[in-house]
Amino acid sequence: MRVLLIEDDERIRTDVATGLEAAGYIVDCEANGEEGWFLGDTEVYGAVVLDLGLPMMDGLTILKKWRKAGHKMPVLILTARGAWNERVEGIDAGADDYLPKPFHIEELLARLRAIIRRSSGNAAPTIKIAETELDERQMRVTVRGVPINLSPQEYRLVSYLMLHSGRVVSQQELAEHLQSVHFERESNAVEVLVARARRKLPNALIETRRGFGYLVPTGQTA
Amino acid sequence: MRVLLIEDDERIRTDVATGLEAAGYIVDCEANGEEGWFLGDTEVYGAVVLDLGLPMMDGLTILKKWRKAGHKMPVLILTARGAWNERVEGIDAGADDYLPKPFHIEELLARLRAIIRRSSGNAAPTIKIAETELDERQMRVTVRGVPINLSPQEYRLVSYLMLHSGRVVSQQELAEHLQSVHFERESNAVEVLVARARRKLPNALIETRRGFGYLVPTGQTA
DNA sequence: AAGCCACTGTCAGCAAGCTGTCATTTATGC
DNA sequence: GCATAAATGACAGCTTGCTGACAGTGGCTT
Repeated sequence: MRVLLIEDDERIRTDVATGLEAAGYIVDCEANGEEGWFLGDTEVYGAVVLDLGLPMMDGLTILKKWRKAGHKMPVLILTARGAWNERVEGIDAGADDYLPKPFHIEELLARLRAIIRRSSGNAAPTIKIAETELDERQMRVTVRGVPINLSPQEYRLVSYLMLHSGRVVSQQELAEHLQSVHFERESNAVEVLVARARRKLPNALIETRRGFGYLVPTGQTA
Repeated sequence: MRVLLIEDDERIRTDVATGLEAAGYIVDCEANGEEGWFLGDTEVYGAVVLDLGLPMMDGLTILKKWRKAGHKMPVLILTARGAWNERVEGIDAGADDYLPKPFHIEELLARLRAIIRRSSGNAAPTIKIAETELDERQMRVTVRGVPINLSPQEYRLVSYLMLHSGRVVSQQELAEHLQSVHFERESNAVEVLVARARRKLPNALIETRRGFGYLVPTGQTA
């Protein structure tokens, strides 16, 4: 599951990002409001954590613009303690929940899970490629209905490829999204990971484009 | 996908070009504004990365002239950080997005993907010449729907020729774009490559213009 | 504390097939 | 018909990705 985090406070941003990543999410961070709006407008996210007081473009404005453009991903708003008016405005603008600062990261995770679960009525929760199905909500991959036991890295790899199916993804890009701290050209970590994932999945799922990267053929969202 | 990069700063230009090529784009580089405008006016590009401060002709002027002439390719503008007036002018002039300097190459790639996706209306950007079809997202060439197994160099050759269809492309130009590390003196590497590609494709696709280069007849974008 | 286990990155070896070169043949334009 | 450009087939060196083995790490159990 990809999550967009928009928060200008350096400390909160890194803390939350760390917590989200520890919980298995793939996180895109942004401090600037307008940049954040752009990302949410153009990339596909399973959920957004949105601060209200932002440089360049206010959180509420961002949210309104997204909703106006038809984006339906669940949004969790971070507000200052006791700022009731902000919360009301946030809900009006299309927020799914709010969380007053300061908060424990566990509470953020719980609320995020909640709004993702709730919103799954709207969005298509799974992606199916041939016999392989990706359920982002459960963070699980099934083949012909049988759950596959993937390690965290393997799951990230497969979900990233399936979310970008129909496009060749370079090893470089994969390595960046797998948050592999060390990745120099001398490492074949991605290749090893692909091999391990393939051993657990249908062979046809991940194609190799020698010299370019990997490709999962196009499928339809279920 | 062919991308035109117009940027006068030597360092930024080479960095961005390298990044774009690593991401699989075919890149035409230009430092001079007027040359850049000419290329964008006469060749077909999937997208343009355009710096504003340029010698000979300003980026905004270039963009306005293109739009006036009816060119609709998506344009990503590079601006100095915080130069708000430039950004507004850029959008008014017909830019699809802007990116403040300095930036990470990954961000440029993300934004470029975004504006390309937006401008193509999510449609698969393929080029079809007779029975041969080029899918740049999948980096695959199909003939009557049957996928052709091309080596990296062969794919680059064929995609370059198909993207430049209707124009004679010299061996010199091809060799430069194939990034052949060893491309010195009288090598017939290009000829060999063409022969190998032809063996896998319909014979009529690549015509020889003796003494000038190669030509793929014009087709329509699907 | 010790041991077990799953996960992840590294390494070396391997097979496939890609790439450039060369020698030779074929095609083309004058 | 000649000169030259282009095509072809063979080949050697090398790149790329795959694989199995292994070790470090960290969590969990006993």
